Amino acid sequence: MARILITSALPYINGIKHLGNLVGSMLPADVYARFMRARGHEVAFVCATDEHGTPAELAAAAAGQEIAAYCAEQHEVQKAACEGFGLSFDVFGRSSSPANRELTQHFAQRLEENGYIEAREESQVYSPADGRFLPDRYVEGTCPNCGFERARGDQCDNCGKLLDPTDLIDPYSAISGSRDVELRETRHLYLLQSKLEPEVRAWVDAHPHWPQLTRSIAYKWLDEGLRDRSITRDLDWGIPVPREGFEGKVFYVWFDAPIEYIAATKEMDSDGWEAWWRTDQGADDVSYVQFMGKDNVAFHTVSFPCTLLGSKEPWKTVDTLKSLNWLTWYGGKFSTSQGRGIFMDQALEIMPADTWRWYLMANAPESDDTAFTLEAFTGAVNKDLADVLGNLVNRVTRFASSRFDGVVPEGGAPGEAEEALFVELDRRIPAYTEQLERMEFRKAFAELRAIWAAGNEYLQAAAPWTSFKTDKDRAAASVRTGLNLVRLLAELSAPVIPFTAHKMLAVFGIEDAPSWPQGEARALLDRLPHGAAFTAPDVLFRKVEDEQLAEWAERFGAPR
RNA sequence: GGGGGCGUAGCUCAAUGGUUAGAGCUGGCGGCUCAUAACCGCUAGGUUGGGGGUUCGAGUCCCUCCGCCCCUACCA
Repeated sequence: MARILITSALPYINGIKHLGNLVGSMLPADVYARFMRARGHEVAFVCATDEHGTPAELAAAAAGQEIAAYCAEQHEVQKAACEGFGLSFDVFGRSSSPANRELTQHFAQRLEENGYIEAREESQVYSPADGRFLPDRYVEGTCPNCGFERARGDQCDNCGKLLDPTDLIDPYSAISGSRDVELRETRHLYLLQSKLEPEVRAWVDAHPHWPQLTRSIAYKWLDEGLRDRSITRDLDWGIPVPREGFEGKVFYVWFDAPIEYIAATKEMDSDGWEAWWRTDQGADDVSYVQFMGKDNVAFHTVSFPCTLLGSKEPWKTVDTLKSLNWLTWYGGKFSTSQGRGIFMDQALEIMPADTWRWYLMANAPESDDTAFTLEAFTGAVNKDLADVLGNLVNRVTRFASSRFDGVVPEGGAPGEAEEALFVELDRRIPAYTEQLERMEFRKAFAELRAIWAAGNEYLQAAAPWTSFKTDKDRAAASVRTGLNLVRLLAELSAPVIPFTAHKMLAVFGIEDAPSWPQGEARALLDRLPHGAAFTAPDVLFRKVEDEQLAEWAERFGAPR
């Protein structure tokens, strides 16, 4: 048994997440966590809401709420949506927690003691009308390069030129529109990443098995030379900087957010958390896997490691990164701010969690951005889930109920059709297992689908409805194999469709969390006690009708 | 501007430089009748974004052009 630490990128607090966010980190992490638990490993699956930063303050203001109350409420909203999707976090914490405050301040102190922190004076754009300093992107104005009038302070959206807020002509606040903006002096703490470059490079060098994309991003930052990075902000909401002269300032959200991975573990287990995170406290044998979107890779391969390595304390660092591309809404962007696409709460209103889980994971954006369309979703639900899997379970259990009195029949022995099934499963199950281990989700679930289809092929070949008329033992052996197959498929499918797997196991009164099938198909397909009663389940997946699809397309504004 | 990635069948995706570029869905044909008009089998479908090059051999390597995505350190 191994110990597996799994973190999902933290969903930001400013509103419920859409399907793209879900499949970008939380869902694949959940599938992996469930798979690893089923294999008998000890898993800590950690997630949390990321609650600090300017966008959170603005979202709270827009909602007319105090920031703390807003975050508390949105945390519960996101937590409920995650539960609805069956995301099996061992903890879903908050980056605003006392644990994170304590740890973030601890890291800052250690970094300072080690000479990696320096206070620097600088001037930033301040808006009296808003009563706040403005991050670069919240300053807008006319682009000096192309004349575009709504260029942002970090980059012009029209010509793409990278800008500094002071470059803008006629700058104004993007928040209030006020043109009364000025430069003010302020002091901030800088993390001297430049001094940590050798350590970080050596650490990256020590991980040659990271994906090509991950490594190239890390080396790009290293090769350009790590720049010192401001880790504090002039905001009210955040983790206070415990230093004289920094009253009213907080740590930068990107400094404290990854530390929440650790703090959330402490929220989960205030006594045992160090065994996951401190290599001197037992974490040296932990395997740590991070899931994130492609935009997040640099922060996980360079920035956060700077914090950990610079502390000179024995913190656990990531072993394996899984980064995903974007899910797109019909080829365009899902957008939280513009409400474009489908959001987690809406998704659960219209279809069960497992249908989304299956579609999203079987089509996960692993090698490139992938288009989500309602038509493809509907097709996957109807074909893969309703026809291939759901109908298989239905036809087996219904036939067994009507012909064999609702018990697992006795008699007969495996014949030609069964032997062929054994051979196929003994090839496919190890292949599927290996793809899951490698986190090659699309390939894994193509294999799982093929395993479902193998069940239908088997039934077609065995044709117990025919043999029942002439050779009841033959039919009994086939039906018994079919029923065992339902159980086996439940176990194999549980990481991706846990709710359905539970229903399939309940057919045989099995309530325990499924464990991963070990051994040969011949034995796996004869585990149910002969003569044991079972209960045929209701239809597992209802099909989506054309009218329903049209209604959804209308509701969500699907491009046509 | 710089760096990285991607572009393959109508759609979503595979393919250590090596036979005739493969799956699933969709379409067409046939079979079965246990089952949610489901299932099983067969089949159709390609100038691998354009052009050039290296090689005995290129979807794969090189150059170039086109298009899309990510990063570029104060959005997170």
